[in-house]
Amino acid sequence: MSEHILDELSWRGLIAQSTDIDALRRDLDQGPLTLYCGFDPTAPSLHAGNLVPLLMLKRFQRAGHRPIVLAGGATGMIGDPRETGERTLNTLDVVAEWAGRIRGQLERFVEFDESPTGAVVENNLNWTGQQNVLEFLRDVGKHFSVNVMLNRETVKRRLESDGMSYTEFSYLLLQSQDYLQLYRQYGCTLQVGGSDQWGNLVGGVDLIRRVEGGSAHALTAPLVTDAEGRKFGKSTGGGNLWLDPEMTSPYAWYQYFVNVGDADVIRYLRMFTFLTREEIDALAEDTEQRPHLRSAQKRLAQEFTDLVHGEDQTKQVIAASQALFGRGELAELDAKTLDAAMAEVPTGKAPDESTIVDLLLAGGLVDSKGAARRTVKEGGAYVNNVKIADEEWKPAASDALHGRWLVVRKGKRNIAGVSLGD
RNA sequence: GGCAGGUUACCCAAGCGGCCAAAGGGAUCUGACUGUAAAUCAGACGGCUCAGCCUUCGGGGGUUCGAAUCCCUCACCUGCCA
Repeated sequence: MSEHILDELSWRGLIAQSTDIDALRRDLDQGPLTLYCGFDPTAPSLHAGNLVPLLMLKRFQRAGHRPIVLAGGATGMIGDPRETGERTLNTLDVVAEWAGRIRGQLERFVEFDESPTGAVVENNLNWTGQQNVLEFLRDVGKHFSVNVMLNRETVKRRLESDGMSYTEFSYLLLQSQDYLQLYRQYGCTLQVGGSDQWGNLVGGVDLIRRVEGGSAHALTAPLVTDAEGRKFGKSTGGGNLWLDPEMTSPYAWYQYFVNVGDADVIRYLRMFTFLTREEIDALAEDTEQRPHLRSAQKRLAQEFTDLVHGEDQTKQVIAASQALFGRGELAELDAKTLDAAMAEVPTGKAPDESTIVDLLLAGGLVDSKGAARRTVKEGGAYVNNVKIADEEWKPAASDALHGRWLVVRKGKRNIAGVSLGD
């Protein structure tokens, strides 16, 4: 007999807040329950942080419940208030395009079939797009107390700093209405989300009670941060780790997770993989006894890349990583392995007669020649694993591995392939 | 509509006529130590044909030998008042 879904979520560290956990447990035990989570199109792709609630839906589905993934085509046009700063509104076209892309990504994480637990995909624009204002204000707005809304943490903070538009202030009503709509249409009685969504989730729970006299649940996952307290999924460059392989390559994705700190890796394994308790405990043990092997990091990166980019991609990315970070000589790699590795890392072309400075720039490892010179000066520039200390250094034709590639590296782990000739 | 305050590099934030490519912090990058980890220490951090030069301090226009700093104007933001 498998573990109760709530107990599993709990040991994985995925439960932050819930309305009434005992009532929820009872309802879950009654049979398939329908739950949902919404994702706003604030960018052309989901990012790593979105995976927490998304995987939560998947876990519930595996436990015999029906997930609804909701693309926020309507809410994305309004913007959930952030801690600081009003959002810039995107055009309708842009939001629609992003919503479409995100919907496509969401679909990959849940199973669709005709069974009672088959997933549903929705877009809140379907019921909000044609709604008229008076109807909205009377049917939805009337149930919200401004007094209560003003007491929300985010709103208070914004009022103390740079203020907030009516547009963002009303976001809560839209999301609450979504929950009500899904409650009516699908009998959805659980909404999940990140802990920053708590207020929005509870708004919906209240609305359902007031309008329908129904009882619905809210459950949030903690905001995932690393040991430093930084938000999860920010890549080392400061930007987001995107699910879209065009925006964050599978190689970069894999590398990010291989580099996760010891202090975080076990927690991440619990949160982001489907590995069992035993498997994770074994990896924790390994990390403690033999940290230099980084087996937990490697497993995390593998599972994570698998989940997002599929097995084939993962194999290629691992092979490339081994080739580039392995102990062996780059020059000894056969042409096929090298080509495969180069297919995973950023690449560029540089004219013949290029100096090391040009190569760093061509490989996209630096933003300017000045930065490239600095790198050389600081002793962080390598070609084919050989440190280059002279800014004027130029590669010889024989340096091109298999007549083609220069493996240019900045620092320990930023690698690019550069080919010569125009 | 009126009055007051604000808009500085990736972010926060000093500067208030020359010594300003612009303090400080954060983020980031590199080096040392390591384990493609963390912590720590050191350095870097607008661009370039780099001991010099060029372009920046919301936009435009002025004053001045000289402006991020003064004046005018436009835009946007915040607050108070109507």
